[in-house]
Amino acid sequence: MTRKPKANLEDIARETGVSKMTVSRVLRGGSGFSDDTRTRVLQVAERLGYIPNRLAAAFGADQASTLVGICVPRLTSGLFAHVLDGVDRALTRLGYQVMIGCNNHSSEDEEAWLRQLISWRPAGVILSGRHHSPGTVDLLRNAGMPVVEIWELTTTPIDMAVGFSHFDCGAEMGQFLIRRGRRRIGVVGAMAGQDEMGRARRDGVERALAQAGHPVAAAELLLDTPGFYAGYYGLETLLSRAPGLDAVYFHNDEMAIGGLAYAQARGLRVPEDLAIAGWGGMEAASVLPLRLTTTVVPTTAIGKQAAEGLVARLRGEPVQDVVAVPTRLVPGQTV
Amino acid sequence: MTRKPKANLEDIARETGVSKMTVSRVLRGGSGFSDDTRTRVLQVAERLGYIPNRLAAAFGADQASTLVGICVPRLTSGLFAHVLDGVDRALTRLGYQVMIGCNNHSSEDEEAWLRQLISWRPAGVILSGRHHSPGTVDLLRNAGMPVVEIWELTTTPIDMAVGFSHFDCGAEMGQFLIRRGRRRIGVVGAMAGQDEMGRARRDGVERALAQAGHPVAAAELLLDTPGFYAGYYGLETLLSRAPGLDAVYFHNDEMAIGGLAYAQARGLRVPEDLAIAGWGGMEAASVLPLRLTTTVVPTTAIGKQAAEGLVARLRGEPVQDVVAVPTRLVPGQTV
DNA sequence: TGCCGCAAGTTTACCGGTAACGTAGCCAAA
DNA sequence: TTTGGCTACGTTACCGGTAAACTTGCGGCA
Repeated sequence: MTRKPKANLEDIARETGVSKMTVSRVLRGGSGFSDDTRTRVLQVAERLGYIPNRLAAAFGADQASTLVGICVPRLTSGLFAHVLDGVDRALTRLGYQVMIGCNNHSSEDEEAWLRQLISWRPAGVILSGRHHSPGTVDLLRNAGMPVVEIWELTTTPIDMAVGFSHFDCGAEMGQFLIRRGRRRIGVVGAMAGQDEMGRARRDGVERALAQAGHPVAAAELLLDTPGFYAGYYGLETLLSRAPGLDAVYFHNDEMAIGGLAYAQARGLRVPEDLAIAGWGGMEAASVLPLRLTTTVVPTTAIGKQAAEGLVARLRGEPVQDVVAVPTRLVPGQTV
Repeated sequence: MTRKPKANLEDIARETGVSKMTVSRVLRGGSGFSDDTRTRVLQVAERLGYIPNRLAAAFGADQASTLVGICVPRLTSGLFAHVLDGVDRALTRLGYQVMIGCNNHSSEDEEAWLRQLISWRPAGVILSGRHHSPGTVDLLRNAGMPVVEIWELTTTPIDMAVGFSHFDCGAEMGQFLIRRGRRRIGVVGAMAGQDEMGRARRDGVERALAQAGHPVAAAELLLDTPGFYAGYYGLETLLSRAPGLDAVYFHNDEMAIGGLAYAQARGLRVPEDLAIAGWGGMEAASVLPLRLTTTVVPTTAIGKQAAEGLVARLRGEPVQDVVAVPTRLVPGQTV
């Protein structure tokens, strides 16, 4: 194993007969050299198979990093995968590299990851959610780099924020269920006590229903990660405890689809006997035999805007601190 | 914006009254210092909020990088999300950081990403697939770092490989369909000409069917990314061209579920009129009203093993070059 | 008493790139 | 002829950590 790539600036300089600095300027596309020099340097670089050393660049000139970190609650969620994709595409296009992290809905994990990230002296960081440990906030304030908080909106961002209100998503769906004549409405949640944003949606639906005079009839709060199984068994448990519900609001679409599967397995007619509402807008939701009633979230756009905002700030361009992206309640066939 | 974290080794050294080098040894947990010195150094480091500079460490001692790159074909695929999760968990636990990339099923994109990655002088890299551009192979050979090729198995890895045979997946499902009495079998593919591994599965099923004397009756090869919609419309197109099929093998589970939705929308009985087979083993497949017949792939395990193999090699431990992970054909209710 | 060996440090020399600054050569305007 | 400005470079210092070599103090032992 021959560590260390063969060529560095000095090798090119020696071979070309100019100084290191001239080579550096040519390769970074600056100015202060003749066309002839440029051509010769590029030829030699090509011939020696030169690969720049960003480690040295970022280290020496301590503002030149092109590294951006992004931390999401779970990597296996389809929604966050799209956020990640939006971030990655935008940053790649702009010449940045992406370091990922997963906080498992835990502030401590987030802080631990952030500490590792900062040890690489990145150009900026994208976090999910608006609740962070005091240590995290401290680290970020001292690091003095752009920070974008995504997913859940906050009006007082550490630096910038791109997202929407989970509470409003829940409230809107609650009002919708009421308008459609539902009165005995249940809720199936997941990751009890861990997912702040899922809780915000439940709070939203609770508030809306209470205000309409038909408070939540029953709630089943699972500890599991929100998946199809959890939705299936969550609804089973909920209905066994509270038969006669006429609607259920699920933590997300995956669980709602699982719930739908259970309802059908039990011979319940959807939406006549039971209405089912999800959240998130996963693609599967719209090709089911029954199109799911859900709230569509612009995942990729959030990632893209977070990345672009971060880079704009790095470049000193004017940036909007808080960007609210619109979510859309899509009435399907399950309510 | 106050770039640059406050404290470095020298600050701690000055404050503690020892040399930089002693501080370095204490913080990295070496030896050659008294307990008293250790305690004082740690206290001062804590007080000054010291955060190590991995940039400097990796730069100065060019084997100290804890950066690992992983490149997958698509970030939005549920399967790769699980691979990524497996990689991330394992590497985080082992003290490494993860840089991601997405090659969009294109060798050029992969090479471009790899070039960026190498400019960070990473400790190792994980790539998907076994087909790479000559430039990629060159870069990897010169970089002299561990390389793991995942997902599609190869017997001649650049360095290491963890995966399975896509061809065999297809062949196994082909034989299964034949055993279940299917004779007019169609195929719906996606990402025509781009996804080598999807093609390998199609090749596998074709071979199996041909050997059984009932070659593929019709194939619809879409250009789209493999999702629910593509499955829905892919089956529609296929059946309009080749009515009377009694089974269809889909590119993956998402498409199979889309196809299932179409079949039900058309009033086709599954599996009586039409059998549907998927590939991948997404969770949704097993809670549908009809459990999907599919091949389950150990995604997370692949990521985990790739990461652990890479680190083992970095540590100079003995490693198995080629690890074949088992896939499992799960007979559901759709065949 | 003198020597040895070890623990506990210190000193020095880098790593590869970039910023800041220096300078030689040339041309044009004064 | 001098001066000033510009182009096209060269030189130096430095970033923060680490490896390796070197030093110092001290206890043990012949």
